[in-house]
Amino acid sequence: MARVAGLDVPGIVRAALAIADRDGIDRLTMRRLSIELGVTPMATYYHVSGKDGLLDLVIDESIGQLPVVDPETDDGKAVVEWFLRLHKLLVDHPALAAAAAGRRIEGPHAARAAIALTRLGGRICGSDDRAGELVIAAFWLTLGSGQHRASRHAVDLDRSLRTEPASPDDEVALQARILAKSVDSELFSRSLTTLVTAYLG
Amino acid sequence: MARVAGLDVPGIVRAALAIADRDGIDRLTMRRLSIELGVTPMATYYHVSGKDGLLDLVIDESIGQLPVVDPETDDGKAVVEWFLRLHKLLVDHPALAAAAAGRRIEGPHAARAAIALTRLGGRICGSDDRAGELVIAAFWLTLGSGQHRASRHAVDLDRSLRTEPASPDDEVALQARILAKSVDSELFSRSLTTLVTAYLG
DNA sequence: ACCTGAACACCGTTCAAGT
DNA sequence: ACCTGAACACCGTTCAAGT
Repeated sequence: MARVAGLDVPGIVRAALAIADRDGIDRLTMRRLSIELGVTPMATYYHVSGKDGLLDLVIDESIGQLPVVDPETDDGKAVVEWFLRLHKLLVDHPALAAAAAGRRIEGPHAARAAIALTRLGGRICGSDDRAGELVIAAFWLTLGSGQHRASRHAVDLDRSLRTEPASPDDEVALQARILAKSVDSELFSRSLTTLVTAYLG
Repeated sequence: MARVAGLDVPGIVRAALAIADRDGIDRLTMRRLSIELGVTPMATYYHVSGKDGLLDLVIDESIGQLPVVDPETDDGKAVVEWFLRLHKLLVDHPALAAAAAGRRIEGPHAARAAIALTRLGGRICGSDDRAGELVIAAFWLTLGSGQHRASRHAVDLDRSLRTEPASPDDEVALQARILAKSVDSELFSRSLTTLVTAYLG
């Protein structure tokens, strides 16, 4: 109260996500953010520790918006569904996937989700260690797919047909098929299901 | 020939990788690179298209140093081994993993490797499409694990024990076990094998 | 408590000029 | 062909000061 500009953390995070979605993660800078918020570049530093801290907040708040897995379910499908939701989040917000790259994801919301998923998986397969493995591996697969997908955001797929003009026609065709697959969400869904099924039986 | 400073692309790529390994990917800048090479900031721009192009080169050249999968093998283990090598590359050079984040990886070396892997997988399981799926999924898993690992490079694991002081002891212990697992290369190896086996039978 | 102002030490890149 | 010099339009962040 007695706020000069009315800044608060939720508002800052919202504005940051809006910029990242609109202009891409590269264009999310502390200075642009301050302009968007109508304040001086240094005003935001009073509320967040810096750019790194801000990105951690943006990621964890986004994960926090996913519904927590129901701990009463005894169906492995709940695990698949949670990661499908996370994947959808990354696909809908490519900037989020890009921001998550090379960043420790262990905010409170992420930790809570990981614990709930491990508990659920542990009850199904009888081993917390095995369930922990699954959760980590599924996380890797989801992040990898989401980042790959984000990187291909708005890329002309046709261009890839002309990258290796010297190679035989069937090589070009095979390469094009590989690239086309990588933007296929069905493929992620299938490989995730395959992984989860292999772990939970 | 008649070179003033003797710059060439391989030398630039080597110097870039050296800086990234030594000081981290954040500290790899065009200006630092030029100092390391003993030239003006703009000299490198004559040889590479810019920072993005340089990073693409660094990644593809690194992948090019991995042994190509033997196309005569009929054993699915060759696929697992190739991705284990890629994973080791990312673990040994955390900066590479970080640089690969959010970047299209489709340089000539990467494309060649993907084609060889898909061919091999296709012969084993009888379907090029299915093999293509496997290669993409394995790539996601490997990148996800490598980036996760790179992000935890030089992080004090003990710190994570104190992030949620309000939670019950068993929650803390479970979270610590989850985090410990994520830096375990054996876990990556097992989940990769699980995925490949599920696809190639 | 919350924000401003000015400054520091950097960036990537363009463009024109040198040899 | 290969590189330099100067400049432009930015960055993240510190630090002291205002209200």
